[in-house]
Amino acid sequence: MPKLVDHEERRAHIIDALLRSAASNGLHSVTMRSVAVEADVSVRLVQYYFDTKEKLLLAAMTRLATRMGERVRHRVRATGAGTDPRTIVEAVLLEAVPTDEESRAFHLIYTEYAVLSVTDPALAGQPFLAAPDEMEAFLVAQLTAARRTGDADPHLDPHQEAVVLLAVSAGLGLSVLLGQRTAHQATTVLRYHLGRVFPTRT
Amino acid sequence: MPKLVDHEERRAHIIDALLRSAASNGLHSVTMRSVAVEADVSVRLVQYYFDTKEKLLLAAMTRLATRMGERVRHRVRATGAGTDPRTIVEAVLLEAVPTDEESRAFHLIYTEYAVLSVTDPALAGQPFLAAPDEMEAFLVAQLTAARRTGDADPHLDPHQEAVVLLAVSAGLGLSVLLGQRTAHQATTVLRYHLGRVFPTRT
DNA sequence: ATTTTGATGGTATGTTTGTACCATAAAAAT
DNA sequence: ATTTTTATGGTACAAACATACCATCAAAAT
Repeated sequence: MPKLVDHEERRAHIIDALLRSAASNGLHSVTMRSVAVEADVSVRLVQYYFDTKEKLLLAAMTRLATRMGERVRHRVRATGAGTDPRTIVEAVLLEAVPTDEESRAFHLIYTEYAVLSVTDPALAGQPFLAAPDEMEAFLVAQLTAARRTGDADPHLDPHQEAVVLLAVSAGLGLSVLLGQRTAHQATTVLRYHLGRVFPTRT
Repeated sequence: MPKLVDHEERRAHIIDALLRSAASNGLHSVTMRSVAVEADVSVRLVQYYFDTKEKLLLAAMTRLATRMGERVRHRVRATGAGTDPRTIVEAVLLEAVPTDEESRAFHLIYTEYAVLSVTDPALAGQPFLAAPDEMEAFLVAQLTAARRTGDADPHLDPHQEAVVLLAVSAGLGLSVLLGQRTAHQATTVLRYHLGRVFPTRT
């Protein structure tokens, strides 16, 4: 048989093509043909590696969820070890605010998937449940630590506050995607709010 | 000619059918046929009153935006005149949290439209820009008033805080739609956050 | 009474989409 | 050397869709 190809690499190549295709015209306009063209392969090959469109969409969604985790972890690492909680929390939450074109495309598709998964039974469930829970636990830990050291307002409830932070982050990110605010405005507002959660000691 | 029908009524009837159809299977699954069936009219009639699918979708979106305004205004009125700012603000923001099935369907379609309008040039622009700006101005006014009377923390910036409130509201509403939280949890968190914006005087 | 016009039904058509089917070259396994 | 696999291309096909077209009936206008 020919070349004996690396399946995972091929699949990744095709999924990336799907994501590019979705980025420019929306997830709803993704078709077997558009993916094939973007990946520069025949439609038959897309079938060969993913069988059905449903499976292809699901694989892309899984990849997206994985990438989201990597992005957040990358932000955390980039702040360096032993950074104060406020800086870490800020870094994590700012991930939801799309700045450059790349991050805008990423978050747009992610959001389209999230909304689609509400009505599409084939996409229902899995990967959107784990990530937020992890994030929440992480934020609770950071807030609890900050409260102990006096960096955070002792009156705040770490758990409730973590949920608020996630909501603010998601809400601001969405508003930027919808063109209601600029990334800069969203960033400023998020920083303002963090200023109230982590007050400057007097 | 026959009956000489009220066009606006017919259009409203068909749009409602579209919204019901979108509620059960998602906006992406809405088709001329599905709308016609749901409205119990022929496909030809849907064409007759809306010409093209694009115009139909646009009309439904406009109606949705209008209804959103009505919903919020209704909430404000329901609290009665001369209510304290915190109660009014709470009422307005809780509108974004879907509780019953009706409100869930409404917000789901609204969100689907919002996301779709990012990539679909036919839907781009108009009705999603006015509403948030109005809301923002309203919240700023309420916060400013509350700060003057001492009901709200004097340190807060009314404008930034208004944006935070909108983001929290939208973020929580979205998380409920996605099934990450229950409406009850979202309500509790929103109330908690309002408790920090409007502290109980000591 | 006749002509126009508004409301509606049915059907045809061209396009797009997902998927199934047939074919083949080439490397591996025997 | 022959026989399997494996990767790939091309094409065919049925379904669904939006829309255009043709037809009709009845009320209004004349």
